[in-house]
Amino acid sequence: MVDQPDVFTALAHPVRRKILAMARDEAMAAGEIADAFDLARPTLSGHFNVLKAAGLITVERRGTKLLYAANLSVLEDALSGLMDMLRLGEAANETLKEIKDA
Amino acid sequence: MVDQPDVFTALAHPVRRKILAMARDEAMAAGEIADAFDLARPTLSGHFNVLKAAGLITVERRGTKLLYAANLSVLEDALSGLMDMLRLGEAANETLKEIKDA
DNA sequence: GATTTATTTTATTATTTTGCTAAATACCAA
DNA sequence: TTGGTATTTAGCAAAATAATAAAATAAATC
Repeated sequence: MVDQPDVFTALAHPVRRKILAMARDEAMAAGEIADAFDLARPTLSGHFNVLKAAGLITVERRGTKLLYAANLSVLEDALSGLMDMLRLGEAANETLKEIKDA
Repeated sequence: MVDQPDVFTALAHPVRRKILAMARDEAMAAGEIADAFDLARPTLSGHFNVLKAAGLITVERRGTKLLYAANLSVLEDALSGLMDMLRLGEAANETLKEIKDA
């Protein structure tokens, strides 16, 4: 339940949402992620920084590679918070909370 | 199931999320919403435009007033789409879809 | 028609975001 | 320690965003 600065801002860019989806199941190397986009490496690195600042990804070095992994619990918290705020899909939100706490 | 351009961008600003919450249950006048913020009227008007472009609010005139109402189904679609993309809270997402289609 | 109320649009300014290239850093292997 | 691979940081330009004050629009009322 960290301070999560700007999770929704981080989610606002389609490239960042796709990064999250790619790094969902297992950590992926920065370069491997970057290959999926038609953007320069430094541009992707900037997106990693935004996601990292929001707490949405974690990073770990393995050798020369940096492996990024999505932190879905932070996202779940944010979505849950939004749904609370809007009293949206009460049942769905409860289910989401249970999943998160499991 | 409209074209929804930039729902997540629209959600990125805290003022806009609060507007959505305020206009959730019944339509509210622009001025009434604006009074809840320490911002100039044209600033709020700009936020209304962003929300409207994303399909997240609708507007209707009554006399000299413009009444804004949240369109939660568009939001539900967007959240559901994100949850699909991230395979996040399968059960919660199904519940959300049911609520939306009801 | 003139006035009042409610709100928007226009024009301007400051700031942030997104992208790039070039240079720097980190690690591994010969 | 030199070289190669992986990735970042630095610096910059263009575009988008967020805010404001001033002017314009729309509807109701006098």
